[in-house]
Amino acid sequence: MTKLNNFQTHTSEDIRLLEDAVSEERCFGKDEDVIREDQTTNHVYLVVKGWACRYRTNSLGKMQILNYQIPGDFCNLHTTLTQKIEYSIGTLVPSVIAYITHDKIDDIYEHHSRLTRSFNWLALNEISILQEWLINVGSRPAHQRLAHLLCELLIRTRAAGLTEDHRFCLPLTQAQLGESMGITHIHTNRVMKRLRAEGMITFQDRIVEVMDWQRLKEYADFDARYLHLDNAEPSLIRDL
Amino acid sequence: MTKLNNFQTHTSEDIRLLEDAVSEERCFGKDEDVIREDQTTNHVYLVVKGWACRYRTNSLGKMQILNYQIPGDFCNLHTTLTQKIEYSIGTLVPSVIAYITHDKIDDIYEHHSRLTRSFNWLALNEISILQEWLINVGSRPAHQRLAHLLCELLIRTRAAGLTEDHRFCLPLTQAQLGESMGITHIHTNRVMKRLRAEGMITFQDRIVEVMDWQRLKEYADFDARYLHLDNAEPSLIRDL
DNA sequence: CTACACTATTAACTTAGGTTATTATTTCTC
DNA sequence: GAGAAATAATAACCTAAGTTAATAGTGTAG
Repeated sequence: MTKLNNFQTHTSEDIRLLEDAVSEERCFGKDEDVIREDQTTNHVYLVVKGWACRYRTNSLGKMQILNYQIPGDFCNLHTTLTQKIEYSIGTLVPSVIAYITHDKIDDIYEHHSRLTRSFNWLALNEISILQEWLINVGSRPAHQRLAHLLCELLIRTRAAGLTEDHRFCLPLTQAQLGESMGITHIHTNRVMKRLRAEGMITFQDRIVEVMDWQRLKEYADFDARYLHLDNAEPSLIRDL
Repeated sequence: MTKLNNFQTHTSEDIRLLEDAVSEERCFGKDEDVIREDQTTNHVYLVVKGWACRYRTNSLGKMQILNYQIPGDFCNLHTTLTQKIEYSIGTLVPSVIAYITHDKIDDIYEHHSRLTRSFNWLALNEISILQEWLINVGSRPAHQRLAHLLCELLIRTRAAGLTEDHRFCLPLTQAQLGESMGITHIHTNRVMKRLRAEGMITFQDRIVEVMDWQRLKEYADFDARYLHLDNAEPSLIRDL
């Protein structure tokens, strides 16, 4: 709900409605799949705690990560109309996932226009982030891609209330970072070294600290508007 | 409407509703912008005739195409919640674009559940295609990217009723093809040559002919499910 | 506390794809 | 329909990023 409040304020009824829609909460360990590509489901998954990602593996085992989900993010809100799922959803750290059945979501779309608007906002964000990732992978050199990804994740973790300053926990291996940017883990390492050498970030024990936000932002050609946080608490995203 | 019927059948009321929602139809020449990034609008654009694309240009002038729109495709259905638009929409050939105001779309979301479902299906497709493009650019070598893109466009043009066999009109320059795959036009040319040399396609006078669909499909690692045509007229997509 | 398995780091070498440049072709424009 | 401007097609050369391999550090199951 923290997240949805970045779009519009919700009544206690909205909140209860969403909470009641959750049929179950399940705990997962690190690196477990919530669902595998080509399985069927009539649930939508919401990350309550932890980190998850949507990804696909091709016939040769090469993996492409499609988005990350942090607390408050739906993993597959857009799949309500189809049972078949075209990609896998996996956890990156031990996580708690809420299950919501398609009926409940349909019911909200049918009868609750305020929450419907919020869901549409989430769909808009999903598309915007995908577009930005496509731009990242399709048109930026590797060092900019990493810088851009780090900018996004800093803002998203802040907007989710996971951090308040310029450090955040990034529980990803360099291989996984590479799989979201279309580069190998070797090259991710090279590029990470470069960002560190330039004094823009540090990254130790899963903690990223952005030392020079302004410079990182420019370096990455980062423009936060695609995250649509115009209505968020200004304090959450101050200095950004 | 041809397109929406690939998802579910619509009543004459649905059809009238959509037609009435169109406030205006405008004609554009080749390579004209319908709207530029960072402009504001309260319209959603629907391609009636022609080809359009959504794209973004970075500060150095490098362009990334985010999707193509053929007749029946909305260019920006997901932007109903925001006036600011984060990318440009341009035509590739002389085109007719229908304008629908945000209110009309909101009204449909609020009162017409059948059309709302269809819009949600369009949003699902938008996300699926973006994901597939991200996978394309992020994890496939250039020759596979082109083959994959051609597979997608053949099926989409067929589903839109623009062609019935294995040829279709592709009104794109090699530069534009490259801009959708994250490669240069020089390399697009190299890779196109290779597909031709292998006897999979021909491409002359803007007409692509797929000579060996099975082989192209395998070569591209193409799986049409992401286009969600399960409910389409079987004849439209036979042999695919 | 040890052993095994990830993960990070770096080096050496290779290659897909980028850059620049040149010459046909088309395609617009006046 | 001549001239100008895109577009396509190739070649030669270069570089960002991939590949393979080796080492060191970290985490963790027993």
